[in-house]
Amino acid sequence: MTKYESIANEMRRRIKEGYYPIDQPIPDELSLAGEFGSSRMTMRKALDLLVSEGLLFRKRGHGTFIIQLFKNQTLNVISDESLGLSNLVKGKPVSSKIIQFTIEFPSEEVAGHLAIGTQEPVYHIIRLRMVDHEPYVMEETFMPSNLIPGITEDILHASIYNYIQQDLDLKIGGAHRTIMADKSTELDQTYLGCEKVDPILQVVQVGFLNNGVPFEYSFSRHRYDKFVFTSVSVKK
Amino acid sequence: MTKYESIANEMRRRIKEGYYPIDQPIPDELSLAGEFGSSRMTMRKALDLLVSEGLLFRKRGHGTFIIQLFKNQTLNVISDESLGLSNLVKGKPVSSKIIQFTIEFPSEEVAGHLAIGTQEPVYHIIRLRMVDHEPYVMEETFMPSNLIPGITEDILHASIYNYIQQDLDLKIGGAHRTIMADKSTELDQTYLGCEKVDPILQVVQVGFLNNGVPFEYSFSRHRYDKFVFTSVSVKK
DNA sequence: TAGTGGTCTAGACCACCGA
DNA sequence: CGGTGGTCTAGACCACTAG
Repeated sequence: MTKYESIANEMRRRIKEGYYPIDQPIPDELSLAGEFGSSRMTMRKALDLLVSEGLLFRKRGHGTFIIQLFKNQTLNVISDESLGLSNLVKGKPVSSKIIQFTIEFPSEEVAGHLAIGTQEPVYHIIRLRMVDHEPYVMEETFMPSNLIPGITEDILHASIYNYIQQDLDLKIGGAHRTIMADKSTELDQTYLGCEKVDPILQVVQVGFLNNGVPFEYSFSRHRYDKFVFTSVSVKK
Repeated sequence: MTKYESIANEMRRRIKEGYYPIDQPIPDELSLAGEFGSSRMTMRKALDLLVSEGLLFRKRGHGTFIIQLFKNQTLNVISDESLGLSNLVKGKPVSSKIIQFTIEFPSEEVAGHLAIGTQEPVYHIIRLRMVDHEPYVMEETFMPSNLIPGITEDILHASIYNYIQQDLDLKIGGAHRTIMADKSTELDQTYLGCEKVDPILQVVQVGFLNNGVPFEYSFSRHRYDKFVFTSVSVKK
């Protein structure tokens, strides 16, 4: 735990508990730095975190203010920071039904997104992910088998992400995502149990490792009545 | 233009032009700082920008690497940084058909998201946004009329965002967004010209000003075949 | 061990804002 | 004008990784 993280935690707690009046600026950066025994730069770094979380906003020449939040979610939220279904629905049991698990040569399109050649084999995995034994997501994944060796059905029943991080000891760097709406296909209707007219929330994702190498090109098709995607953007 | 911004611009240019080998780390921060005549902290701030854009990634104890990007978009992209349709489809003519424009007292739900009381009047606006004279988005917007006074039909035909920023001289701070898929309603079918089975990509947005005050609660319903939403997330 | 990024300091000057 | 956040400096030490 770094100093700026622990300062940020304390400030987050204070803000959520109403320690600071909501209609006034919080104390200025130099005063806060003094209170926390840090330099101003470190204090700023802590506040930067809260700004990027959408909790605070700054106004040059005026001060730093609390943003009044909104929150009333009953749906599952795919935030722009979460990776992997297991982290998404903490506490609930996640299981998977394997619909397809093959190794094949990738198409031009798949190879392109994974930055490999079409001669380099990839896993082609289709899984139905279930939460609380209820179907939630249909997931089609392509992964280079040279990069992520040793995938088995056991792993697919659990979590690929845990395998990559814990067993292979690789580190995940992040992801590029595209979110779109789509019509449901027969596959969706069969496995997700949705009606013909039900739309699908699809997330196309290219995940890359710590070293910038793409390791995953995937299509996640979510029931439209069970998932939303959220995003906070703050202007500079 | 700050120093770190101009450094970031130069580095972005170099990376995109292949100035640095893609399979090696770029020069270390101290060397780059020397080359650009800046302190290491400033150099880091420039690189931070590129990391947050998904262009670079860092590996402690090893170096800073280039991420191989993917991009082949033919659709309109709602990025997690853009605000307002006008900025989204630059160059193309944007027009609006006004379907409803009233002032009313907000429901509990609307008042809650705008952080006002139910006695404080709001505009209730429904517009069909057109790009190149083709229907693209149905937009329902609630805005406190005390906060954003003087809205007229002329403004609605153009851009509310420009009015807020240029005429009222207010500054937009950012937005919280929720992206979801939905079935199309009769209204969608009538105005967007989509079929009954066509899904909708809906973006629910609470926009807030510079001072953290929410000014807009809106529902944008996009044709599923014309829009996607993108997001880049990078782990720390 | 040598080299990298991650954090932190104690200042400084500037840009913007309200009174 | 005084006070705020925005940027910038020239160092320092620590944590991690490779050879």
